[in-house]
Amino acid sequence: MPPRDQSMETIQRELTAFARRARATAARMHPELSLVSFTVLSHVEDRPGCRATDLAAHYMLDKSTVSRQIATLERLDLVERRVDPDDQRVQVLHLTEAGTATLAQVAASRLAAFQERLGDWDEADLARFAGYLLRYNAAYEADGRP
Amino acid sequence: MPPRDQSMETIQRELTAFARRARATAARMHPELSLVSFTVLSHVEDRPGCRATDLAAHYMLDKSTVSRQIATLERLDLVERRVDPDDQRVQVLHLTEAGTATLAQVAASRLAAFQERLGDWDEADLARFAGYLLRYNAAYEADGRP
DNA sequence: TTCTCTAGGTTGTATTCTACAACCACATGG
DNA sequence: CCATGTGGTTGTAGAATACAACCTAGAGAA
Repeated sequence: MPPRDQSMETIQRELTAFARRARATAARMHPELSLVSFTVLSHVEDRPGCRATDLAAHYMLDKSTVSRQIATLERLDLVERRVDPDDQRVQVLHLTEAGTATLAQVAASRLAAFQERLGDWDEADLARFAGYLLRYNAAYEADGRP
Repeated sequence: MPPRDQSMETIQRELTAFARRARATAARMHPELSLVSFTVLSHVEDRPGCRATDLAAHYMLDKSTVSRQIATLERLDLVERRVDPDDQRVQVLHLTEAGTATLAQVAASRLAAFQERLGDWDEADLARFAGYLLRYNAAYEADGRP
């Protein structure tokens, strides 16, 4: 097998290994905030006033899934839905104080976990790894999302 | 934020993005073989004669989960369970012909998908990316699996 | 040998995430 | 003013998973 294929197979295998573990690990670390909830919360923090449809498109989730996720987060008082005055169909999303706090806390603990795993990497490697992941995910998004 | 932290945050974010998509993508690409089934099948191919408990330990899954997964794969005639003659409690796992064939086909199509996304990477980058993922996952395994 | 404890697996039950389909409310362009 | 489209919710169903209770078989102790 040519080295290209070898590398690709490794990438495939290792990314898959990561994906397999991610959900369970996230759940174990933060029983209060699933991986998806965390992602949604982060997204809302980044783009206050975004809509459920944006989230669905961005994460390739069904709108019903997003709707329920948001409903849960609202029940937990982590996000707020406000009707958009410009379009009564739309509900714009904002973090509550509790949402901001919870997100900060979980983000910190996630970062700490990553830091433990990546602590002994030198800076150049970290930067390159980050770059590769960005590039990979960008290619993924560009795809017809297969 | 120091560049180290910046890189770590990117790595965290992008790995998470990948993980979020992986299951759905796998399901869309191969309705006949979920991500977990694929993983189990690969494992059995790599280590013919392994036991359900091995799988559970390796993938941090409950033994009941593995039991049902294997039951499903057996129903689909992709794996075989044989009682270990040395220990009647144990069932050793082997791929069937159909299992081998299906796995090969799905693996090829997965590889093709990766190749499409990684096709324009140069060989050195691929090798480095693969190396980083291996290193990251190794650190993960070494962890107390937090 | 027999009894107890442990390990491998299965089954019952409940939860969570997810998709698909049907639906409602509002908006927008003829 | 109506037809069509968009944002969102609800009903329903399926998959993956965990936990707990259980069964069977091996292993070691009394």
